[in-house]
Amino acid sequence: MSDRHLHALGLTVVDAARELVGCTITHGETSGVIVETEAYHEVEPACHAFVGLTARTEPLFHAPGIAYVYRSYGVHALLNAVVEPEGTGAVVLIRALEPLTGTELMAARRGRGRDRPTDLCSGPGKLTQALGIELSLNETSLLDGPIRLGPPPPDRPLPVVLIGARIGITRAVELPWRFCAAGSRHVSRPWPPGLLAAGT
DNA sequence: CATGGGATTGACT
DNA sequence: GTCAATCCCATGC
Repeated sequence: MSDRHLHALGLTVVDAARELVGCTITHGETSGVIVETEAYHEVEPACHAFVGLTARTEPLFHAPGIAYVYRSYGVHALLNAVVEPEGTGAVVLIRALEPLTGTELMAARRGRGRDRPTDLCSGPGKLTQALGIELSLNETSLLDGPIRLGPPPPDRPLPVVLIGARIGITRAVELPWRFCAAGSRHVSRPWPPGLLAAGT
């Protein structure tokens, strides 16, 4: 459907993470196609919302459609889309984009030696740097706000989606809640053999 | 109020 | 392969 991104925001978080692969993210002149996501839900300990409602986790419990942006390792800003009804803590982490527009600006923000097309947005910290997304955009709307979640580009086929385990976490590592566009060279890491294709 | 741990990245051995 | 950077905030005293 042409409003795939809106549809996805109304799904449960694991389905939303899968459906958002292929949709677009835009901030200013820069934009890209989402090629990698992960789901996080309050019932499992890898999710920030697992600890309940705190100053940090409050955005996760909002109604769908806002950004949750937080600082990771004291260095990077990580972008999430809040999903599931108000009162439930659940987000989709945007882990990688295929750059679409504004690639020169992305390269300038990333810096020399980090400006290859496959290095611009191939990780959750890289893509926020490339798009200029900072902590001040926490809790802003992804439909009206500075960061826009949009439908897939109409001129290209929707990606086949591969499923795997989430990356970089120490708890609930077994959950297959990572989703990648098959064949994309813009993912944060190549997927291991044995990943499954997602049903649609 | 002090402490410790990250949903990462890039530089270096 | 190893490791430091660096800051927010949850937790515990």
